[in-house]
Amino acid sequence: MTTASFERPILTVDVVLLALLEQGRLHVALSPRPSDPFKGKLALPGGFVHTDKDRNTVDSARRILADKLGFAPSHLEQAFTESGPKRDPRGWSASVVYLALHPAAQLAPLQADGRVQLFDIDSLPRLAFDHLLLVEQAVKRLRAKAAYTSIAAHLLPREFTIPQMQTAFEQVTGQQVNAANFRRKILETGALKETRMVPAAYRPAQAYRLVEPLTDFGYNLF
Amino acid sequence: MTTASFERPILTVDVVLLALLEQGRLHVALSPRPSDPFKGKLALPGGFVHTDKDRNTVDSARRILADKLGFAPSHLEQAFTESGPKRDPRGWSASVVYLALHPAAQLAPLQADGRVQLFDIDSLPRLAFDHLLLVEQAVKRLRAKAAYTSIAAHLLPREFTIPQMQTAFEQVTGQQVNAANFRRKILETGALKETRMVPAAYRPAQAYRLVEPLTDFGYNLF
DNA sequence: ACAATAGTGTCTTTGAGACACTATAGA
DNA sequence: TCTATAGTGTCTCAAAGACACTATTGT
Repeated sequence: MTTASFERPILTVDVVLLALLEQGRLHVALSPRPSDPFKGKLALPGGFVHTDKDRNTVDSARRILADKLGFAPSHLEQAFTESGPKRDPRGWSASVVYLALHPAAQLAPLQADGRVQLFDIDSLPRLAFDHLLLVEQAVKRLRAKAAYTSIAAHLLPREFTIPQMQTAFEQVTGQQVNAANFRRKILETGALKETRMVPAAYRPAQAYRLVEPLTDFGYNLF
Repeated sequence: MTTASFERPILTVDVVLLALLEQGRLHVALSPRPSDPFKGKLALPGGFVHTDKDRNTVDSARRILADKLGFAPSHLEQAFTESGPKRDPRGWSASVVYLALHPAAQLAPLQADGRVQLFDIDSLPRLAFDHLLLVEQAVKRLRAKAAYTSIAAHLLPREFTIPQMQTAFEQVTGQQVNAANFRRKILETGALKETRMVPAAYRPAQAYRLVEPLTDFGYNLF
């Protein structure tokens, strides 16, 4: 290997933080960039990996969310790494993209005090860098995974009813499923643990919480 | 954001190149490192991203395989990115790991002239860096994907028979499947295109090739 | 009492898997 | 003609989906 005439690339982490707003549509968290490049343009929460503190890139993602938004998402997973010479005007860069999910309710305060803005993923404004592409790819991954795992439950409060979960599932995947069959399959997986009864619109409903890690359904739900 | 007292991390690409040897076991391509760190130790083909030539990290992966092994794999996909301060003694590093698959036959010459050594993934020697972990994770991903896509076909020659494909599938997943049902399901997907008849052990068999991109089965094959 | 949602029981239909069978070669 | 492998046809059974029904609340 010849010694090189190339610079070290930039390494960043970007987080595609998604929430399901009341109207039931997926929204992504964006904030205007505080500085150049793309000063003032909307962008994903992201930043450089801090080699002095971060033990790895998930750590970076958590630190960035804590610093910029002041909270820890209920689900965070690595999605993919995007790279190239042109995606950041500062130079050749690679960005490790994380997919984060969180209940919408807890995002409202952040939105109120202007730390983030939530945008419907189907009508995004122009974004800084290649962040539009990053959002699209992350959403695609969520939709795929929602079809055969309990991942969509992370968009709900920690306690939720089965009809709520079904709604979240349907809104993420865009597919309708039969309520009786959804209930049967999801309970069979053992992904849920009963908690308490909660008042619902009419008849009260049994609430559940996720029983730790992502469980997959028998296979696909449709 | 305070201006930072941290260095840019190292960015590398490592390739987990897998092949199915005649005996039917998965093997990974390794070579002794030509220089420090870990000089002489076995490692995955990998190297720095060259910001002067690579248009992205897949490009880096292809360049590395071309330079070090002199060939282009029949399948190459990004798997995940591993990172941390200790995995490379030169400093905080991130490695984008690619999964590559290739027919074993074409690897034999490289093995003959010493460019690579192929090791059974179930009895690996000590490896440089965290490469053992990288291999394990990449193999796990292959096994998962083999269950519901045609990915395992990339371990076969470009033209192959259905019984051959079944064998590859079974060796990768470790699951036995019924020949008649395997044939039916794989043909239903439209993943295969007939080519010509080839002599087999006794009755000659119809050969097929993959009809480009990864197709997924109805769902899981078992 | 009625409307609205939660939750159950059951029938039908589909598809996965088992398996017996036919087809075509080499020995 | 026998054996080994390629490839087909069909039956069974379990699971997915459809759907009618009961249960429990608010209004």
